[in-house]
Amino acid sequence: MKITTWNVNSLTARLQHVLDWLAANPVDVLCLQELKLTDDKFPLQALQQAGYAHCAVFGQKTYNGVALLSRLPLLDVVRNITGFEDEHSRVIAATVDGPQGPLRVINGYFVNGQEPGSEKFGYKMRWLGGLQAYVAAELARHPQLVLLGDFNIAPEDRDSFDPVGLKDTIHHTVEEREHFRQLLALGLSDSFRLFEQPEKSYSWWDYRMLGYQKNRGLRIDHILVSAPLQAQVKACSIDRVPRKWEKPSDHAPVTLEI
DNA sequence: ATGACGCATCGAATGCGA
Repeated sequence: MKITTWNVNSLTARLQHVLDWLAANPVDVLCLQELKLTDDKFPLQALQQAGYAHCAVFGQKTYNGVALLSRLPLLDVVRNITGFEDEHSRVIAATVDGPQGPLRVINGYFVNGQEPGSEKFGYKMRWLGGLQAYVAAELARHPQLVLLGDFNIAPEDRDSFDPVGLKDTIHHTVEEREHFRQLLALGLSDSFRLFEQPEKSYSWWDYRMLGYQKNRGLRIDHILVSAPLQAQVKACSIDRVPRKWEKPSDHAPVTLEI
């Protein structure tokens, strides 16, 4: 079974890329972020025709928005973080029938935070606190759980092209990294690091200044798995291919195989 | 220090991303 996370930076602008990528990579569940569209604009028909009969959407005008596209039924769909008031559409969760029973999938578009010390950074910290409590409660109910999405956190120095120059800037602060560590402390592991990976592996590259061509990137898109799931994980990899296409998303898809 | 690129918004310039 394969589950993928991909921040598409507007599903309207990226629909053909998504369809092309799925045709070449027919994963079981595709978790999207930054749809930048309202639910009524979600291209349900095109995705269903592509084999993704089960879609759950949590859209929003202009910004944010997340969705689950699945070949398997999506059960018990929950939008947003239970217990945390949020005006943004950032989280959608559902249960699928995994290889070894029910598998809870929590797909998140984490707050960017803009700049440490800013109001938006404060929102990021509060949001991460709310998420942590929510995931803890979900783990108690769902032993097999995956938390994935655009975390907007580079967990370690090796997840950044310039950890020295970007020290203490957004995605690199000790506060953000501490939140990431606390998510791991709930009993999750970073599936990408369960395997040998190429050095300088990133999942996002700036559109500007030839960021991709120079591999000036960050690894900020993650797939965390619970302990019962960890034993089943076969692979986790970043697919850089669609980042080379014309008018790409600035993020690459990341795929978990169990 | 600033902007660089891309997307969305109704119609141009701005907010936002990371």
